[in-house]
Amino acid sequence: MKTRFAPSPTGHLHVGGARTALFNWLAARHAGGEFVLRIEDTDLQRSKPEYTRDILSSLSWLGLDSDGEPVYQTQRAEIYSEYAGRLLASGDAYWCHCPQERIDEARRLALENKDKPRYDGRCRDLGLGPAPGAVLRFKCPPDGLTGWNDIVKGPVSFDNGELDDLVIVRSDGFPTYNMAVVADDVSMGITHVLRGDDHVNNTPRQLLLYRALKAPEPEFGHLPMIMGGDRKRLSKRHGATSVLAFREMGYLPQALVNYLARLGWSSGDREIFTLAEMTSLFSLSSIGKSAAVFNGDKLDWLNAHYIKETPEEGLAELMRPFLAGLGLTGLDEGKLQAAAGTVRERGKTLRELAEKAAFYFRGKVELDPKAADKLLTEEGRDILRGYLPALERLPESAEDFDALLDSISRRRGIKKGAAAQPLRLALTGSTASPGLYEVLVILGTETARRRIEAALEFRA
RNA sequence: GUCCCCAUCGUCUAGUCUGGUCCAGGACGCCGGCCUUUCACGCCGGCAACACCGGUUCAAAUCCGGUUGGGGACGCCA
Repeated sequence: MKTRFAPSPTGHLHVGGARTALFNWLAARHAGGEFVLRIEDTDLQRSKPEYTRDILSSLSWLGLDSDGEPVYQTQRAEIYSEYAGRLLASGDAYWCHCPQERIDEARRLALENKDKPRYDGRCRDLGLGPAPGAVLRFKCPPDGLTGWNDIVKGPVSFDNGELDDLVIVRSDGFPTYNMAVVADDVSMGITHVLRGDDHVNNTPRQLLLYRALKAPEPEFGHLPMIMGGDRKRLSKRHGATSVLAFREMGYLPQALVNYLARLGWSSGDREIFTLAEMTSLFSLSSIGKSAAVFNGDKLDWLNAHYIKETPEEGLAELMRPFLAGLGLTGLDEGKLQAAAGTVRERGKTLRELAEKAAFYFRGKVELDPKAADKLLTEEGRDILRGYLPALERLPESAEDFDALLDSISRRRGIKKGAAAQPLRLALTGSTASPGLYEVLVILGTETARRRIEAALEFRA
């Protein structure tokens, strides 16, 4: 088995493309076959090298390694002219001299009459030769059926009468998409073509090219689209869709890959898979055929899951860039790891974790004004003051600290929570934080004292 | 408009091929509870779906037909 992912570098790699890549990768790796990358950069106007770099780094971030160097279509001109030449020689293609304006006008008219726009075949039997501005068209059979057994959809077929004589070589000499894809897939020995649903209607045209070329046909599988909450095709309108944007938001590649895999594929009731587990469980026959809505909540849940599984050391390193984004750099490794351990179960993204851990590293904490208003009353300040002598030394253990809270709350006839909150606010600036004992250990007595004093001096 | 495809909880899905074990299972989210120094985590419980109509059959989420709804495609873009 040999599969390929063939993006065109006209934009960032988005989640739909990433899923296509993933399924191709899984199919190949499961079967012990090959997975190759082909950059379809024949659209000279819109293709940009920066997008190629974006695609490459997205795939490597996701862990989808390809075999061999990526192939670039712009470097394969000879191959395309060879295949086009074969079609011309066999009488399956012909030169068309129709002016662009006439074609455009015909399309406009057809659409106006609510017809399917199709080339009328004017040059088909004229036996024209090449000329400046001429294009090469494929001679589509006027009748009959072209069909295939789709890996995900089952039998699909089109009436050849629906197809027209498509352009295979443009007037600038470059092949069009359908020509290039077929020439590449044939010459690269691709056995399974897994691509988006939006290519279904290209398939009969490509099949006809394979047949005219007398080339072995690959298996085709068309993956259902990924849609936004409004059930429209996923696009920028739905917020972030590029793979790298998810990285910047603090998602782990394992989470995104796991989520994408479950969009259209399943293995019983199982939800959590590593790439390796998916690889062994993967099967083309268990790909679903209905479109799926991209739902960030489930991705968040998976991300939280993988964050919880990441050991402190690793998590600390992953959090660093996000902390740096908050202006916190050069952080002590031990302290960062300890901090990471305390926020690990309190956020869904690395970014959230960084935000929740930031208080450990700031010179002074900014008190949440609402909470300060509520907690730094006369009684609150009194409670806070009481911690000063008690915390000259670090409590021996979490139990020790708990005993301290117990005694304060009992003495004052308040709940433990009420005894803890003023301290929490002073130490962390917020009413929600990791356990106070952990916080104290990481901050140390000196910092704790300073923060308590700062809170005591706080004036709204 | 024409052609192609799709249709199970709000969402992702199992079950559909090989009808009965499904008054439909899991997960996310949501709601309630427990745990608890806060927030989380965790645990327990709950709400929630076979688009509709007809047919075949002793029996249909599962098979057939139609309707409706949704998506995609209709370029010298890929």
